Amino acid sequence: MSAKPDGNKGTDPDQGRKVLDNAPGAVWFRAGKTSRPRPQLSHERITATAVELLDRDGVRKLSMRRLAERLGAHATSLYWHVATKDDVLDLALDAVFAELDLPERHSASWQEDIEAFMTGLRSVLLRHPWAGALANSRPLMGPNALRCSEFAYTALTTGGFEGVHLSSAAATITHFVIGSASSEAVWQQRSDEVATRSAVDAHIRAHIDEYPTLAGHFPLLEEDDWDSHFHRGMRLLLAGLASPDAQERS
Amino acid sequence: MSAKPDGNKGTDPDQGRKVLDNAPGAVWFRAGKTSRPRPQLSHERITATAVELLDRDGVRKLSMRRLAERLGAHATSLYWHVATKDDVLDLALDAVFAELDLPERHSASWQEDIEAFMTGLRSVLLRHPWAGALANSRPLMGPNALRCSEFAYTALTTGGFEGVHLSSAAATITHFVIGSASSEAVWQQRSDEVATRSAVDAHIRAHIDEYPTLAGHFPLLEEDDWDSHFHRGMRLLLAGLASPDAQERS
DNA sequence: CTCGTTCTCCTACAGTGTTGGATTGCATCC
DNA sequence: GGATGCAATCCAACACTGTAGGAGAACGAG
Repeated sequence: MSAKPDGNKGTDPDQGRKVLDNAPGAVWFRAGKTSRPRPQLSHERITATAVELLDRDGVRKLSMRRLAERLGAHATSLYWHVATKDDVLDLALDAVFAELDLPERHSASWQEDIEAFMTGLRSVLLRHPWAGALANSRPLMGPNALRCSEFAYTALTTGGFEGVHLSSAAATITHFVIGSASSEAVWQQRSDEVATRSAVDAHIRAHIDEYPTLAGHFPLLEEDDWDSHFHRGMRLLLAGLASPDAQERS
Repeated sequence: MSAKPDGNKGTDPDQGRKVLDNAPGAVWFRAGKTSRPRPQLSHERITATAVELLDRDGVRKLSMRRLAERLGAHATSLYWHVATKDDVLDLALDAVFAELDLPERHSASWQEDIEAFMTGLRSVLLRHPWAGALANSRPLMGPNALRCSEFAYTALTTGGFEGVHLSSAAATITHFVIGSASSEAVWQQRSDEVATRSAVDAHIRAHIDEYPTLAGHFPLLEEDDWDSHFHRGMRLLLAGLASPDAQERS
């Protein structure tokens, strides 16, 4: 029938299912009357598979067709559960925020809470290197992202922040974590490709007269001190939060 | 010959140029023997036009064909000057950094320099709303971006920062500016589309039991206080930079 | 004039997001 | 049982994308 060399993969899941269901003895595999073989696609499965593919191949290689193929379905079937590809990305991004498990009850010091929030958020963003850049290009309004924000807001509230100062402090914290995580992710996947680091170093040192200060301090990023790099920035932020200016003046 | 309805636009720039060049009296338009009518495409023109299109239609609508059409050329001609579309984006992004004009000589107080750097960078990023998100998804290694970094580095150096603390402070500053600018850009272009803000408010207030603190403080972003929002975060950062912890401890 | 260089164009390919309608599977009611 | 209705999937197609290979035009040099 279909002359197209459609089947790249030898496994056609649909046909396979049909044959199995109608074969003699297949009753035992059907697991009872009430089990419908149909609902293979669901919000959860789509989200989970999208995260899996994003982790493996990055955000540019994620297409509806690949996602559908991985799910054993066809691309257009996704559009029954999802309005557009952006929806998939939103779902996947929010699923990342779901991985950040925050303590039910806040600890004694709000600084510790904020620190736990920042390091935790950073680690889940590094676990999914595509997430950081994505979080900067769309509003974070998923339920899990809101839950994370709520945690930071309450922690800062017990720290004495109110009104506009509260939201400014929370935003500043989030921007730092997302920015540092995404830049770390970018640099690490670039250094995987080729010896980019040495090329960058050479380029900067070639124009050492234009960027004298930069040239002297840049190779520091070569060492794998991303962790301490992040912690220094975090302490800087916490020091700013501790200063009286942050809460008093307009 | 070509049955294809190829010519969507009535203006075929190539034919038009040919006719003009060979028409009688066209000498006056040719501006002398040495001027070649050929070099219409150049690095600078490509970059400038890309920025223009990005400003107008956003990053998703920028395609090589549209860019080429705007330049009066064909898409594949771009690939002589540019290896890939990412190159175009890199060039455009660096052109944005070029718009940030920094004082030749640093002012008396390094805090003022840093403040000027942050507000200036923010304003150019807001002038090109696509730039913020883009800056988070690729390394900033263009000459103009490096020049900006150099400025911040030297300012922080006179502020007493050295070695790892210097780069950490600079990175923290940059992450904040880029993050806040891109989130502002995202929210402003979303609020243009539909009445998203009220929808978001309603959604949060609907789950007010899950996000009690958030629900009370979120509508603050409805007011157009993005400027003061940014300035509060900036003061918070500057307070952190002023704290002794930032430079002393490891 | 020919040659080589530089730049632009044509053709083409594989792949993209997304739409409208046809088709299947299932539950329910007559 | 058969018919109806709904939910979910599939099929075919469209306009469009980034990009490769090579042909072709304009130019300067020999």
